[in-house]
Amino acid sequence: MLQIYNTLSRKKEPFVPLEPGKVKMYVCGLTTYDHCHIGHARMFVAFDIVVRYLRHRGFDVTYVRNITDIDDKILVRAKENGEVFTDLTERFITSIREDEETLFVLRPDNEPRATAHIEQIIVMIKKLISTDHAYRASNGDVYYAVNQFPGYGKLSNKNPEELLAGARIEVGELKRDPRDFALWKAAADGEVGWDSPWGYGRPGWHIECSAMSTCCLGDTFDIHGGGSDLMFPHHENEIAQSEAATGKSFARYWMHNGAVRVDNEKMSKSLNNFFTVRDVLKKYRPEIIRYLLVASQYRSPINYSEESLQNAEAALGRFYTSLRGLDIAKARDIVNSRFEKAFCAAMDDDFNTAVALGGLFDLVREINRCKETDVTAAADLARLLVRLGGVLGILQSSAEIFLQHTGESGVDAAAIDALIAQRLQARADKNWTLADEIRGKLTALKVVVEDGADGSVWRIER
RNA sequence: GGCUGGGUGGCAGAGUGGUCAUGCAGCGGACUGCAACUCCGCGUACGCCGGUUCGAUUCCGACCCCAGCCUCCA
Repeated sequence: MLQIYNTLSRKKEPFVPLEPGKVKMYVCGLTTYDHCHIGHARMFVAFDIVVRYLRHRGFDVTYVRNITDIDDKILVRAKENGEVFTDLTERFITSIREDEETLFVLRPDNEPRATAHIEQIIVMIKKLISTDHAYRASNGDVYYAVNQFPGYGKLSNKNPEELLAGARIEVGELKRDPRDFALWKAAADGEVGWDSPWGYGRPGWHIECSAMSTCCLGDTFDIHGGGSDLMFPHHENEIAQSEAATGKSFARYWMHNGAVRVDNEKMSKSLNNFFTVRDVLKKYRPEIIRYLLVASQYRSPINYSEESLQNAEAALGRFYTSLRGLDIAKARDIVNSRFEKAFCAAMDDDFNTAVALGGLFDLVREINRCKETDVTAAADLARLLVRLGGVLGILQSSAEIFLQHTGESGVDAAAIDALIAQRLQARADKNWTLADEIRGKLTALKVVVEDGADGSVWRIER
């Protein structure tokens, strides 16, 4: 039985989709005005694994993740650059997609853009106004009336009264209630905007997600995900908007991934302590980043550091060392083994990738034991390891490529092979001094030689 | 201040009322010409103080710390 921790109830619940066998899932994507950083990557990877595992379990998943391509930050940045805002967003949408692909993140089935859903946004706002859940202010802004929605605060467990007491007093008289938030922001003539019944303007951020999610998946759908920092106010507001507009319950399971931290602080744009995916990729291979993000349960905060990346590299090295030399293509599929059962049991428990990986290391040990006695059986197990690794989006590379990755060092594989051949001859001659001398040369190149029964193999020192 | 989630061995990171997480590092042994890889074995880890219990890291209570949200943020 698959259990999911539902933020709405603050406990793990058995997962029962609305329609048997089908899962409709919406995740809040990025505002596209910059390259994505490791924190964003965590969200991509966390929900990528949710999708992969649900599919592994046989669910027909429709995965929708939006693109916020209109926003004040976008407009500010475009103005700074002196470019049209759509040029800016197109550039970063491409950049982010490249990064995702690099990190083995599968493309969502649908990536709706806010600017392509202005109509639906307007329809939803109209509906909210007609039922007194929203009102037009004197300047053309439209605000959501929080006091008209009794369930406000149910996701983030906030008391509406306390929110009222703690709310900042807004300058001006536009809002009736300080908790109210903008659905539509009036824009001046020269600015980017769209015509609406309330005048020229732009949609607020929260209404975009309400409109796009219900537009793509229906009024009620199964899973809504996003970073934990979006729980309030963004997701709370989405619930208020959508449920008031449709009269139906909105998302049934709310999932929030934990933050990535740097020196015990959340990695974020505003703190300026972020590492972009492309920067990290200059030093570490994609799978290492992916592994780092998979090694912890998705709700736990993870600490980003050089050390944790090295740890990830070492762990992957253990996997690939085990896979090395085994012919997976010709191996048989092992179905429903104790390893797969353990893997699924871990993943069934709210996608516990950390425990699932622990089980895969048990499988590694079994493969290594098997290698000594029965290579065919070992290859079968290796095939299983690769298949289960695929559910986590890891171990899809060849062992040779992973272990012999020379990176920027400029080490020549042919030169290494030549040295190895020389050393093999020296060993055959029992000239240990020469053999060790050659190994010293290889060590200087950060190459580690491993002597086996039939020849020697090498890998890059980790 | 309110709400949420945490404090686990050298590091990372799961989990549990009483035999194991796991990975890296470390130690001992096997293998090896020596190594590496691998295998076998090892480590008085669970913030502090009480309580419940035959027994608590795990349940309950108090306390101390940390992070996140409450303002844009994945």
